[in-house]
Amino acid sequence: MTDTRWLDEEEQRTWRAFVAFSRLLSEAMERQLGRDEGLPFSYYLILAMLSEAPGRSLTMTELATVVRASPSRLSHAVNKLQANGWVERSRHPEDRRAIIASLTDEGMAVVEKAAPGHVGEVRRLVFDRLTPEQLVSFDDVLTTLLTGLDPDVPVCPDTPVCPTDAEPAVPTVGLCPSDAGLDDGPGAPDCDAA
Amino acid sequence: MTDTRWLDEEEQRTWRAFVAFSRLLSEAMERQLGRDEGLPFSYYLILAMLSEAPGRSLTMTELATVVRASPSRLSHAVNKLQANGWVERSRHPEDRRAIIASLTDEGMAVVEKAAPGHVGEVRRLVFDRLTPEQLVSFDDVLTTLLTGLDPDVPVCPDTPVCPTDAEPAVPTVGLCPSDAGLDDGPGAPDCDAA
DNA sequence: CCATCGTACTTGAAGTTTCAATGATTCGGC
DNA sequence: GCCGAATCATTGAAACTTCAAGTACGATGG
Repeated sequence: MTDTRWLDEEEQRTWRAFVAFSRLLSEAMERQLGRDEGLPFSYYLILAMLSEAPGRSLTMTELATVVRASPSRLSHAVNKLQANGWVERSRHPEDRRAIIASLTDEGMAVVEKAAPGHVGEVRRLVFDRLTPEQLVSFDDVLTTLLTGLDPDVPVCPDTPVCPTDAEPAVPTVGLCPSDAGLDDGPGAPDCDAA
Repeated sequence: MTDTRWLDEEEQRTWRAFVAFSRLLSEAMERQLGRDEGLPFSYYLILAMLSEAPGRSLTMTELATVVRASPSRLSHAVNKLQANGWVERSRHPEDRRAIIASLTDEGMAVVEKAAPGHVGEVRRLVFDRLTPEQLVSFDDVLTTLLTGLDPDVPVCPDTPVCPTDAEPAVPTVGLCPSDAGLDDGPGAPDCDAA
């Protein structure tokens, strides 16, 4: 146990850069959503994932999987979202253990309002700063590391971004502010308003 | 505001891969430290940064900066670490507003015991999986993105890893299990033991 | 000198996440 | 049909973080 292979200088620099970047970026996303929409990122993620699901609905277990939350954490979070009128619960018709969480129209309006600012921040802090070559390298490295970490992840099932309107080629999604008959919501972005 | 530039397919895939990887990795680090040492990562980081500081001591403000914690968060955390006997507080001789946090011998022993496993996990999950070319690309991308996010960060002041014994070329550090007269500590890895 | 402002740090309350325990339902085998 | 095991979900308490004051000290300017 005493033969630890410590990190060399470059590895250490890279590692510290990753930790710093990862942290600063997630804080930046949190700040942006908090400031502009009064939403924590984890709540936005839940709403966004529901908005992309068929029928805007998923079982609690499915939802927990896509947002990578523990069942307990999801349950607590959905309690709050439900209290805000953004999510509803209903029984699963075939498996009465399961509960289906569905995005309400109000919840959909919240996502649609929040998405552009969120995407803008991602673009500003990440993609606008990378050359096409860097983007390719970055994707390559992430794919390598991700498959090592969790072979179940098909390099896709995760975050809250929105595809182009002109690209129906993308499989999962149904989020974009284009494909929903939104009648300007009640505009209550405060997450804790009872 | 309706002219949002959504992410294209590749950008979206890369972004979701990053979010997934970042999350899975930090959870993996948290699990490893929790399982093997009974320490949350944020506490380990505090101890590790103190262990690298001159005199194993920093003011609370300095410490908060290097671990990127709010003053409040740090104060609460140091309360716990102090209760465990791993950190001590003392007054700053020249500025009596300031408080100096110092790593005790017991705290040093905890870091020295935890470091190898932590480094091993970093190596196993990250560096052992990248080719030298990928490592260079990764470092390049991270440096680019990091300077964009926070120009104050000199690509270094962050995480808890340890340099090689054979490399006194590294500036900051003083952590490695080699350079401290460790007389096997009381071996109490449980973080909440009073 | 002393009033004022800014810095260093702490505290208690509120919010979020984790942990362990529990209820309800389905599935597999006998 | 029924029992045990596994799955789906919730709950309350504990742990951690954040937020809003609040205390103490140092620095600035009249």
